[in-house]
Amino acid sequence: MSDLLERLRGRGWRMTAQRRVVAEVLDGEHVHMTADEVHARAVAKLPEISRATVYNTLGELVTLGEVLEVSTDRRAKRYDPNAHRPHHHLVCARCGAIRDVHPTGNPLADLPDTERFGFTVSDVEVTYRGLCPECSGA
Amino acid sequence: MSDLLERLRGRGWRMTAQRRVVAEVLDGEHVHMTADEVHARAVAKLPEISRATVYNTLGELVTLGEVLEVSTDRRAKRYDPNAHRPHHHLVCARCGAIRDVHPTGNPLADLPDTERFGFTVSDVEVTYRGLCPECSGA
DNA sequence: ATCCTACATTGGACTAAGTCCAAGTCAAAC
DNA sequence: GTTTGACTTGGACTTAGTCCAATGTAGGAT
Repeated sequence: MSDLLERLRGRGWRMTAQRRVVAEVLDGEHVHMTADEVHARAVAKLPEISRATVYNTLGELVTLGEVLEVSTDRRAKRYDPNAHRPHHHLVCARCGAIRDVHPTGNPLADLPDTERFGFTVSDVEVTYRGLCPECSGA
Repeated sequence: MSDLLERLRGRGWRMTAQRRVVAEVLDGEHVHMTADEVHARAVAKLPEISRATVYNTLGELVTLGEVLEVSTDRRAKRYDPNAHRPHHHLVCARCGAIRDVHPTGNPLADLPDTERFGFTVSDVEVTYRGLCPECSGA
């Protein structure tokens, strides 16, 4: 979405070819890519883009709240462009595939004060785990 | 708990000094240690124990279901010896500290079939994020 | 249109956390 | 006490990511 590019420009981003390409890649089919997958797709559009820039740009998008970082395990982090619609994740324990899901209920409300230990709780993240159709079929 | 040692023996574990030490370390004050912290404490009791063995043993304990692996981010995994009492986690976004928490409600029931995409869902993991008293105070 | 400069990009070296493996050791079944 | 297959070891290797000094450039000022 060029909305994204607009928003970024509005926030004072200097608009470089590299940043545009990374934003376009994330905007494509909405999947949960690793930084390396983003880099691979970016290279296809702009061969000289470096890994460091992809990491930088993804990091900036995350701090701006435009993209969500999902680290479900010790494998590579994945990036979720669907940051403006609240949701949770369903991940395949075997192959690492991720889907966005929308459970009912409000887990934040389910944590009583007595269970907060003085923390300032700002966010919940619910991760469902299981096997995707492909992996459970085999 | 020497219950742990009992259970492991019962499951056909060959009981070596190294494994005993790792089990003892986990059994100590119940905190969420990284593999390196476990190794450090283990070395104090058995100086010649190697990192590889600590990793192996932790991995085995996890597959046996005696210990829970918690990977909240791309930092080191943490190991939670409280595997037999179901619970979730509250983690400090700044320093990485973890506490066990017991929210009310049942998130597994909150994921409708239409949101399962053919996955065989076996587990939910709820992670509350925020700042611990120390980190929010400073 | 051109200049200027602060912000961006680059690639290569570096790091943290973990995995792998061939050789050596040892718990426990006999 | 032997035997033997499971366990341990340390060092090399991998993966995912961070850091940095040198270089390039977007976009405001002129």
